[in-house]
Amino acid sequence: MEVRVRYAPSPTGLQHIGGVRTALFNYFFARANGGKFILRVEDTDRERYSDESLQDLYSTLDWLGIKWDEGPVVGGPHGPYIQSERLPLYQEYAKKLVDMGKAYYCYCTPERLENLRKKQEEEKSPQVGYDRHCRNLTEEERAELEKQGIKPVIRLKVPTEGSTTFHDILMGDITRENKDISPDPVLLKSDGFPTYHLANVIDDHLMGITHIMRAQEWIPSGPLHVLMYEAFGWEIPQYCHLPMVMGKETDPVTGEVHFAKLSKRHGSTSVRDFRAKGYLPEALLNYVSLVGWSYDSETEFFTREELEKVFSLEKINTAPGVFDYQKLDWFNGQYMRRRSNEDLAQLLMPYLKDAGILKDEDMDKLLDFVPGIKERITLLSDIVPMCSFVREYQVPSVEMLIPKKMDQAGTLTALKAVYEVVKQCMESGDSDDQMQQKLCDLAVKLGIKNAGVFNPLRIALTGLQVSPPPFSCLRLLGCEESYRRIECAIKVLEA
RNA sequence: GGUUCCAUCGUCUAGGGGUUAGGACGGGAGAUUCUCAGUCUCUAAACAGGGGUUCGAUUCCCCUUGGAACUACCA
Repeated sequence: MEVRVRYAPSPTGLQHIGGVRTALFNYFFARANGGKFILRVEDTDRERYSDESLQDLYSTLDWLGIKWDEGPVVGGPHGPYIQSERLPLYQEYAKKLVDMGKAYYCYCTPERLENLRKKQEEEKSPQVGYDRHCRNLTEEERAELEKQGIKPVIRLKVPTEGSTTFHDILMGDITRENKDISPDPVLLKSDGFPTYHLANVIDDHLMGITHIMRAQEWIPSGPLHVLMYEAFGWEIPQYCHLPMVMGKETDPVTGEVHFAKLSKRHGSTSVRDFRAKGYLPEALLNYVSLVGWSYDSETEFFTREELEKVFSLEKINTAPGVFDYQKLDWFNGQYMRRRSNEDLAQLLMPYLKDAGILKDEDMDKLLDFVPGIKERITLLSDIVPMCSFVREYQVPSVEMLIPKKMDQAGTLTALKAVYEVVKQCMESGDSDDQMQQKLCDLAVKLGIKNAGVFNPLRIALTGLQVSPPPFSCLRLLGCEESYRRIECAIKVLEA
């Protein structure tokens, strides 16, 4: 049978690491098994819905290079794939359940439910949740309530005895006493929209989903969903609950370490944030895939294409995993260095433009600059502080310009000589290597260390103690500005 | 509180009845280079505890402990 899996987010916020990890695992599983990856939008919460979230979903998957076989935009044989466009379907099936005596209308007001909850809390009642008040309403009572114009919800009649078991590919059998299952949860809201529980079961069935891969936070509602499949008389799909992605936080006062479901508290969680900070899609995809999954003890670099071949359920971990920002950074640096200079320059330019450091026509300069800084940045955005010297030049002090074990007079002599060499090299169009050689020769001639020629030059050009290599700076600044700055520094040393 | 799930270095993990328990990030040390990075080398660091089963358990079983998730007319 063909594998059919789905990613079914709700557009109520930006796509975050946890969600994307679920999407990735589903997608890879489908690809690795020659199956179909379906995208379904679960927009049944109209209070929290936002169009921005929906657009973010599309742009995030697009950025990561994840294409869905069926879903919004691309369509498919089981559409529509947006739940708000399937309302009649849910209503029909919910009624069917009522007709079968497996669900019932409930007329309880939100206020009554709220009071019930409060009471249960106060009494520390072991039984929490709905009290099944409307479960056994007579026809007359129902008619009376209808007449009052109360819009009812439909609740599932959860058995009060026995237990329900479902099988999880990773976890094995999971059993829950029916009395412990959420007491008669709402299936159809009073606004006619389904809740997650109803919509998800109906759609997964209708769309022929074979494997449900979702985060472990859904385990508690597994038996509930099974009850619904059974009520409808439908085949139960395979379940595979994915380990949660956690965040780590250290209490600033006590120093205690806490773990919890990854959230904004822990740092950036939305893919959009990572993207804006200058993470590369291949780095994020690679790292995220490794939280809760591994291939073997050695391999850690995977392209999307490789994961599409090599991904397997058996290698998924059962324990939750902590999202390690540092390791992501490391991956990003690695992938940064794997990109071509041209690619990188293209990716870097928007940051520099935003910062008002370069313009589009400076692309050649940037291209000259990239090789020198490629291994110095871990995020694309790192380029901005690294280039700020172009715009802001603080004339360096005498102390800054003088390298260790040298004096002012010696430095002055060196810098003057360096200036001559640099000028000559730039004018004759020497390569960095040639310039390097000539300056090293100069150092020998002057009887000083390499640092004695390179450091004053670099600091003269940037006004910074820490900066990119001098040749890169020279090229980024251009001859005119470079000469001006070197002359500035020479004046400082002459004073 | 109730229910369910989980448990190998600080973190991500490999392994699995007999191993010097392997790798990666991060940490520490050193080398290299014009600063900073980067790169290379070396290094410290783990089977939560207690019972079984077994000739032998980190590995299988049970308990304890610890952690997490769920407990909405949210998903």
